Amino acid sequence: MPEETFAAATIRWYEKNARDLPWRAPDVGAWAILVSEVMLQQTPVVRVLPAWRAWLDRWPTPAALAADTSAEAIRMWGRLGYPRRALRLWECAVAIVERHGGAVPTDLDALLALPGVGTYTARAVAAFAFGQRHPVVDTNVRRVVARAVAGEPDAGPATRPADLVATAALLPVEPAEAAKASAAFMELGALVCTAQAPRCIDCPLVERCAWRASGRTVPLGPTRRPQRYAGTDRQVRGLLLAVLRETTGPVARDRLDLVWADATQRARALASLIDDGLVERIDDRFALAGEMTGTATPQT
DNA sequence: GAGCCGTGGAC
DNA sequence: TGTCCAAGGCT
Repeated sequence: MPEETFAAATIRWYEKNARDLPWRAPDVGAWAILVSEVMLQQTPVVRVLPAWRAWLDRWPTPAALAADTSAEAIRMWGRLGYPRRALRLWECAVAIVERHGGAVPTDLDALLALPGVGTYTARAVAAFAFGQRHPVVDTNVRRVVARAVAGEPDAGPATRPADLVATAALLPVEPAEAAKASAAFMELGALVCTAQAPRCIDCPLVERCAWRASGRTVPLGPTRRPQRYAGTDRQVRGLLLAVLRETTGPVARDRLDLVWADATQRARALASLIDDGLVERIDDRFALAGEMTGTATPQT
């Protein structure tokens, strides 16, 4: 009897230990899965759960979202963070309607061409929504593969082609099993093979983990310093956008002036929001982009 | 490819 | 208070 593969062992663990997340239910469609994947980009599951339900309750199809304004999408995004994702998701819905008749495309290249859909998300949708056999490589999978297979303490900072190749080599031949293996690797990285304090005692791969065998080496050299947040343009952007989210219609400039004392940084942050397409200027006032769509605008 | 882009919870 | 982190994408 051949030795159980990494995938088989992880799938067995997954069947018993996976979280009961609503976007994994069998009757969930591709749009709902796509929305979940975008929301989960850099945002924890517990915060995505209520936002995902509310979003799909309001916009159950790409066409429904595309028919609404980008401003409503940005507003509905609330405090999930990285609001450019909301704009991209709205643009994505528009593109799905325009290019694909309102149905989420099944082809990987067509998915990759959608706004806000990159290497990870395209493969996640192709695998989890359509059962295709693609390596789905996120930060969890990269960490699991780096440790268990390569024996390294952690993965590189971004997904590389080599990561896709290494993960593809682990996938079962049968597409549905391959998709399940990807979900299982992700879950293992999220629950057991965590960035900090991995729970190797609960790991189904511990017997054959290369990193474990090497004595759990510690990374060499200087670790990358995390990006700070307090006092940055990102914080100011967040404060500005919060005002616009909570207000319907344009806001006067002096109201935005209240959120941050430094006028230079404030102006820079506001300009970057406009540049990103999240905010629009109407005369000397400001609103979420698309706020005035469909509103009668007097022409001079 | 390094840096930028939000937010809130855990420690 | 400060650090680190959480299913990335884009330039």
